[in-house]
Amino acid sequence: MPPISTDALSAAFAALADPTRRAILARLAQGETRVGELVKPFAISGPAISRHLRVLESAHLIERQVDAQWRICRLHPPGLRVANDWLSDYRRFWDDSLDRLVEVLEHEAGTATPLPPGPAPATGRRARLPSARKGREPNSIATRTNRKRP
Amino acid sequence: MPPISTDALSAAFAALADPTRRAILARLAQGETRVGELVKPFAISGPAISRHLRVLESAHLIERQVDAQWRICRLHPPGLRVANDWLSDYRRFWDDSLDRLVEVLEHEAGTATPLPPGPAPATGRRARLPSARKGREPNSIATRTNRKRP
DNA sequence: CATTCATTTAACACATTGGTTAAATACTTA
DNA sequence: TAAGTATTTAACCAATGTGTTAAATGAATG
Repeated sequence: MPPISTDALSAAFAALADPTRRAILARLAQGETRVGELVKPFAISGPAISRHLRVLESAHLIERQVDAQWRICRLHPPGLRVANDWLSDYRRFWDDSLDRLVEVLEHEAGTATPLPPGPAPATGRRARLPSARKGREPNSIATRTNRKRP
Repeated sequence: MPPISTDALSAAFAALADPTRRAILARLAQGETRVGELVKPFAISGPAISRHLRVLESAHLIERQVDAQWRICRLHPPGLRVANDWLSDYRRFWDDSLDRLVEVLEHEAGTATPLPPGPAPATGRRARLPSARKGREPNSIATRTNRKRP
């Protein structure tokens, strides 16, 4: 049976999985352009780029504006954000600097320095999951043998 | 001609594009387990999961440790990080809180409060790209017509 | 109004993916 | 050593993805 779900997240990641499409996004990060400009840097045909753009658009990563015979393409940030937000949930597995940053903010909260407006930073200690790395960083897999079944 | 490049980033995003694989990663975020445990929640066969795991492993998103007849699977944070880091480059397009955060740190840098160890926050003003959103949030595309060619 | 430019759609080829079931492999236990 | 458990590999199939070239569409220009 084929997979039924093509949710937003799957579409976004699938769109990002192609280097040509990532290059297109990188180009659009410098500013919006017409399709013709997006074709130039690549060795592939116009129709191929057109389809990449359709994939990016239906993944909500870009949007297209019709301007006479041109289609102006630009980034659509919310689409990129959903992918980023999903990955952010895993940040605690590799990044400790956030903890340090929050320490700064917590220290600030205790002084007279006012915080800028916006969402208040969380104050509670973030939980370290049981299996989260504790000073171990294995790149190769050790083979454990001769263990009895529990 | 088929695409030649299967760089790390493409492999990571392609692996993340499947909801089953994301569910596996979510499960592993709670702690490492054997393959058998990963099969249970899904309606698909063991071999299917085995292949998903192979995809995740060759994308460097998980690692497997041989333990007798079991394969212990766990997250491989650096792999997730490369995907996150790529997306982070686009954060400025949707997120303003980073700017506010850096303002706090910059303010701190001017006082006696010492910063915690780690990568120093950038001090320069971040550039706002020409096309970056200025209070506009269109979900539909307006049609611009009857414009002369420049 | 015919031509040209920008882009998309159509039709095709071929590789990859994701599922299946059956068989192979590897290890533990009786 | 035989039997059982855990997992992977093999062979197959349907669906999807990515490229191509040729044709269609839509708008501006001469």
